[in-house]
Amino acid sequence: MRVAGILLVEDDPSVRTALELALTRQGHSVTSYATGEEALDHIRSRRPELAILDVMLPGIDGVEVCRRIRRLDQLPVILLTARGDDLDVVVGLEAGADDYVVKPVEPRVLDARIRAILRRAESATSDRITFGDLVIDRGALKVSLAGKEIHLTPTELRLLLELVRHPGQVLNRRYLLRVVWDHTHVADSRLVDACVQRVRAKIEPRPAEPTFIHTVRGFGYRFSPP
Amino acid sequence: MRVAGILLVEDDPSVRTALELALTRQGHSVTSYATGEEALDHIRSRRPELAILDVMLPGIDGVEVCRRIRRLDQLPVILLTARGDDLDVVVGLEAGADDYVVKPVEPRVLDARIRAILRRAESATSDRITFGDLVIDRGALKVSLAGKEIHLTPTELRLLLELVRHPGQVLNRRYLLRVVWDHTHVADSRLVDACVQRVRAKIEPRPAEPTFIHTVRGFGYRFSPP
DNA sequence: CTGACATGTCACAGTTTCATGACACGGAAC
DNA sequence: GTTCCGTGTCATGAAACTGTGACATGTCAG
Repeated sequence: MRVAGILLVEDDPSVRTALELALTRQGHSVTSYATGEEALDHIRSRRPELAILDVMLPGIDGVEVCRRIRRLDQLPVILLTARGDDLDVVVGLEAGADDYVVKPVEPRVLDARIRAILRRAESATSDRITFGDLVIDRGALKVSLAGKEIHLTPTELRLLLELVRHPGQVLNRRYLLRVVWDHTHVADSRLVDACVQRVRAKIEPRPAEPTFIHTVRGFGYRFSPP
Repeated sequence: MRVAGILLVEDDPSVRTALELALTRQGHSVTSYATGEEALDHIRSRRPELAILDVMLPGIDGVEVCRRIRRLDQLPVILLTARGDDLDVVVGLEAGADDYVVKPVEPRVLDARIRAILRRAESATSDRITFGDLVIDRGALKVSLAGKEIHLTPTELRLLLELVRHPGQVLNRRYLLRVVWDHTHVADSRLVDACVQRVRAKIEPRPAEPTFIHTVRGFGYRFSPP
């Protein structure tokens, strides 16, 4: 299941808690704030994947937050409001929001709308695979673990991608040498082992008990998600 | 104002006519059909920009039409229905629809939702994009940083546009050589690097720590906003 | 338990890759 | 012709990457 970093802005604590709980239950990772100012700060540093903004906020209102977000980038935005006035909807959407949802909203419906928007926002660019905490973006050539980006060197990345291309299958050293390295290497070196170890050191929480890259003694290595 | 080729599918002639008129008034170019079968034929040949599907249709219903569209391509879809059941909404969105609108709908609201979806669906092809301080106008072929126009040479501009066309994606040198230059160049030249440096010198506040064009060692370059 | 063998670990130097700035060349503008 | 601009190439140095081998540790069979 996809896990999205969702930014929630809602000033009413009880609604905020309820929504946060509901979204978390649906598998999203949520960070919430009570004001637009805090949210705008958050966006720069934390790069959420989608923002849900209540329209009625103290200080900067949701529509204005949306406008300011749009001035910065393409972050998908859902406006949330108690008022379902036609004019409000039009104004909200013209401010750059992707959707406009009227409270109270059934969690399943909100979730479905979130997914529809993320699907659209990401279909253009992303080519990701997720294994638990591990996210591998083959288009951006980025790997992250529990939301934290991890730097892999070119060879490490090629090795990981090759393993991931055959989840659950054991790949032997000779094969890996041929595919990941150029076939000009001797077969009996510790090269593959060393590289696997380097990848493990970066993506395994406990490298001694690997959860992703497993050693199959006598044969090679196998990638299989936890 | 944008003019979209909209495909409308609605079996009730009076509703169909009314919607067609309303959308046309908003500046859209509309083609309408009474059944899903006709619509699916239309899509293959006429390549509309967005489809609005009534859910209750004779023959194949709107949700199924939506599923079949999704199997073909990314065409944005709005489902339109008299029933606003939560379950219907979830099912509709999970079928791949981008939005789910309950009739009767105010034309201005429908128009705003259409525009919101087109904006998202076409943000990759729209004329003007903003990434923080950087504004790229693909129509006018102008680039500006913090409001100040920046002069890029033709090659530099083609390179930047190519990178921006795939935000977040790593593009390798061979690809860039083929697309930005004509493929008649040797693969191992530092030409791409040099051009990237030149673009960076113009659009990056601190070229040593780029915020837009990132080097991905061993692979190529990636454009991603700060 | 012990030996044989497979795999993990580590440090480091040679190599590769890239940023940077200088420069040469050709064409367009004047 | 001269000047200016755009573009491709190159040298240089810095930084990052990676293969290697020695050694440690783990695992299995007898």
